[in-house]
Amino acid sequence: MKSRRDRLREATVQEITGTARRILVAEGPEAVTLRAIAREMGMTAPALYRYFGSHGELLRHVVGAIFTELTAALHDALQAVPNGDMSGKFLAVSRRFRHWALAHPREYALLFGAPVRGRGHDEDWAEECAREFGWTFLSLFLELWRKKPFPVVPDERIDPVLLEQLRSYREDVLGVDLPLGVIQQFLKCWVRLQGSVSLEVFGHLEFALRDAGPMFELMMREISSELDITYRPPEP
Amino acid sequence: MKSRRDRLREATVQEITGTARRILVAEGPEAVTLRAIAREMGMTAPALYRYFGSHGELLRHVVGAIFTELTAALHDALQAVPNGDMSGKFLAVSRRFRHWALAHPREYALLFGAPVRGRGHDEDWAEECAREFGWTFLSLFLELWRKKPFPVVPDERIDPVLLEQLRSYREDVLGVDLPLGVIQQFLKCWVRLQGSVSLEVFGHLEFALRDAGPMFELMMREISSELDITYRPPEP
DNA sequence: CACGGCGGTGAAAGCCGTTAACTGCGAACG
DNA sequence: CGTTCGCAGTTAACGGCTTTCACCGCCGTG
Repeated sequence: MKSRRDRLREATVQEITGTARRILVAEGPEAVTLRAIAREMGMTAPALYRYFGSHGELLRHVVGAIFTELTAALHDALQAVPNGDMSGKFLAVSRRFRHWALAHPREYALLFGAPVRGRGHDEDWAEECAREFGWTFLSLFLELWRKKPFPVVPDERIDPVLLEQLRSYREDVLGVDLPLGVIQQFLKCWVRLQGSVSLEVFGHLEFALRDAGPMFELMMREISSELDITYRPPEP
Repeated sequence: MKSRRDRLREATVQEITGTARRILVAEGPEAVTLRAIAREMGMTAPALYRYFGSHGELLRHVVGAIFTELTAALHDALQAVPNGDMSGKFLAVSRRFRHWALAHPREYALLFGAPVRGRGHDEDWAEECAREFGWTFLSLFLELWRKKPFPVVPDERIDPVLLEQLRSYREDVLGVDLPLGVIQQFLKCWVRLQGSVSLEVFGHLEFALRDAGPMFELMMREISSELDITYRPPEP
C-alpha cells in the first residue's frame, strides 16, 4: 500500500527526470546540471539530493527511463505487424530503432555513447532497463529462428575462442537451448545494425552522405537475405 | 622564416596538447580542464588563453593531434606489408585501426564519440586531420579496386537517392573517375569496420563477449570475400 | 636605447556539485 | 488532542571550473 507521501515522492521523481530530459533535448547534455533542473522546477539544487545521491545517479536514472521508452517504442512497432509475419516484425523493429535514434539523437548519445561509469544505490536500475531493451531484439531474433530457421554454421566451424564465450553467454545469461551459430548470427546482425545507426546519429557518415537511409536499407536487404527473410521496402 | 618567439610558442602549444592528452589518458575526459593542464605545467589557467581561444578550441586541437597520430599508425601498418600485397595491406590497416582503438579507448571516444561542436579561428584544423585520416583508408580501398577489381553493382541497381549522393561525393570531394558502386562498397565496408570497433571500444558488446576479437575476424573474413581479397588470419 | 607586444600573473564574476545546519509541515503515535 | 519524528525544502558555504580584466616584466625590434 502506497502512502500519500510515497505517491508525492514518486511524482516528484518523475518531474525531475522529465525536466532533466527536456533540458537534455533542448540544450544538450552538458546543460543537464542539478542547478538547471532545480531552477526549472522552482527549487534549489540541494533539494534534489533528497531524491538522488548524486548528479551521476540522477543521470543514470534518466538513462533508465529513456531505455524503457525506447523499449516501448520497439514493442509498439512490433505489435503494429500481424502476428505471423516474422519478416515484417524484424524489419519493423530494426527500422523503428533507427528512426527513434534519429528522432532523439541526444538521448541516443546518452544511451549508446561512451558510458557513464559508476553506480548508485539503485545498484543497476539503468542496467536492468538496458538489458530489457536488448532482450526485445534478441527474443525477436530467437523467435524468428524458431519459427523459420535460417541456415546456421555448425559449432565445429566457429572460432574456438568465440565458441567458448557464446556457450557461457547461452548458459549463464540466456538459459535457452539453441545452436551457438544462432547466437553468433544474432551478434553479427546486432553489430551491423547498431553500428550503422551509431555512425549515422553521431554524424560520422556526413562526410559523404546527407541521408544515410538508403545505405541502411541496403544493409537491411543483405541481412534479410542472410536470415532468409523476405525483404520489403519501408512504407512511406 | 620562423623567429625564436615563434619556435618557443610552437613548443609551448605542443607541451599543452601533450599534457592535455596525458591527463585524458590517465584520468578521463572530464579531468581535462584548463586548470589541470596549467597546474601540471606550472602555470595558471588564464595563461592558456594566449594559445587557445577557449577550452573547446584546445580540445579540438588535441583531437586534431590525435587524428594525425592515428593516421601515422595506419601508415605504419601499411608500410610493414610488401608493396604488391593489397590483401595484406587491407587486412593490416583494418586490424591496426581496431588495435589502436582498443589501446587508446579514451582518445578513440574523443575522436569518434558524440562530436565536440563549435569551431574556433582554426576554422577546422581538426576537421582537416579527420579528413586526412579518412583518406588513408579510402585511398587504400580505391587502390585495391584499381589493382584487383572486385565485382561491383552497376549504377542502375543503386538506389536513386543514394546514387545522387554518391555522385556528388565523387565529383565534389574525391574528383576521381570510378564506378559509383565502388564508393558504395567502400561505405558499406567502412560502416561495418568502424561500427564494430566503436561498439567494442564503448563496451556495448560486453553484455555477451569478453573478447570481441573473433567476431572482428569473422567480419574481416566476410568483407574479404566480398572484396575478392585472400583472407589471412592475424600473425600473433 | 627606448618601447611595444607577448607571455605571464592575480583577482574576480558567474557557473557547477556537494555538504551542513537549519526550518517548517504533515503524519503517526501515545 | 498534543507531542514528536521524519521528510522536503531552504540558505550558506567550500572548492573547482571557465572566462574576463587589469596589470607587469621581459625580449626582440626599430
